[in-house]
Amino acid sequence: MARPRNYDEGAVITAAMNVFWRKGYVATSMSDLYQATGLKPGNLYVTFQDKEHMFRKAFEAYAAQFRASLPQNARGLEAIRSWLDTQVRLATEDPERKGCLIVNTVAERSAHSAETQALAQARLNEIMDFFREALRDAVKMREIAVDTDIDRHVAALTGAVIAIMTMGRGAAAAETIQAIGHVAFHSLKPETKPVG
Amino acid sequence: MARPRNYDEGAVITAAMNVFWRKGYVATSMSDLYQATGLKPGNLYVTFQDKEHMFRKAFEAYAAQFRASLPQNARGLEAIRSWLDTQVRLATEDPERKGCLIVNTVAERSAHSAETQALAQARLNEIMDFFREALRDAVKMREIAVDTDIDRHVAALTGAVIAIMTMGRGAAAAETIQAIGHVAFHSLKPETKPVG
DNA sequence: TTAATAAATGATCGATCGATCACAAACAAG
DNA sequence: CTTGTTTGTGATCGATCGATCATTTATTAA
Repeated sequence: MARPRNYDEGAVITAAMNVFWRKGYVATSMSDLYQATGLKPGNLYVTFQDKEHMFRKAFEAYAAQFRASLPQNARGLEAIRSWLDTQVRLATEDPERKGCLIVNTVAERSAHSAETQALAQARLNEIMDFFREALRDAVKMREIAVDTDIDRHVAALTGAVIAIMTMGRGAAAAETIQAIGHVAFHSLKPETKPVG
Repeated sequence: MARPRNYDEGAVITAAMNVFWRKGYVATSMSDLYQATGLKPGNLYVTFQDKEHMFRKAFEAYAAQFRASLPQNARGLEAIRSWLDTQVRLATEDPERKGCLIVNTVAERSAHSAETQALAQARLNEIMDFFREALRDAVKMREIAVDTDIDRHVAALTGAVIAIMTMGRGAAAAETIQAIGHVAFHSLKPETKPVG
């Protein structure tokens, strides 16, 4: 019983996400968001409250698409290799060099907002969960040694993704970024003494 | 033949450096810099031109102290292990969790200033040079295999430092950060077939 | 048609941004 | 001392920041 909305909220959030992704939180002005979303001040504020809430919506949307990039069908080492490869390609093939919104947010916002820091860390923990599960599968599948220190390699693989994305935002050579993915994967030693 | 300066330029730059390091470039206001340096607007501008130039001075100062943290007496693997350890301690023991100004700058400023991006990349290249030289020494000293892909490991080690510093800025557990350093170092395989 | 309700618009708010400038203060040279 | 030159100070600049609000427009229910 009122005037219906004339815009798609998902599209608005995606547009905002891309701006925050490229420019960062502080450097993104409300004017940038008006232009990117097509919404006017009053309209945007009544829907999303303020800049901070707008960012969180955008961040959640990014996290969702990031989560969706995790391999669905692969298990063990193949899942790890596949996803690392995806991240390397994202980092090296984006002409805008936006990097990763999660990593960018850790770098930019941790010192300013404990809540945003926690939000970003939660997403990093999801990445670590993915690697942990894949490594456990890899042990079960006898792809890697049973005495592999899983926690350590979870940290190392997550670190590799962070580095890949940070370098993808900077001016690093594609070969350098690819090398990080390559070494990270091959730091997982294959099982050498098959049991049974 | 004029009034002498009443402040130490080095101290002013160090003060500015710490603010930029903690808050980032955009989130640091000139007011922050007035308070941190003790200088007043006119005085600061006549000495450092503007915010951008002030940042570059601060960045150079950081790069200098960063360069000084490179091990002087160690060679080969020991130099690598020693410096990785230094970086891990810096990242885990700083209560302000400032991370690394170079890495922070890559993440924040790359998309906004090609010049600053180049400035930061130049510093990353110095890190890579350090690792490259250390790895070459390690080969000469028969610490690692002669067929070690040096470029790849240079990238991986530099990536580890980036990840260590990014996680040091975020909310990561100390053990996670330490693990990255540990795995990065042990991805260097010792020479197994001594020649001669 | 009319009344009620919510969305869309753009002018406008106070605060703060980076930056400038006129002026007072402190030294060296004469 | 006086003069010349640079430093130090704080008021102030226009621009832009994030945010608000009165008004107009579009729709449904009665």
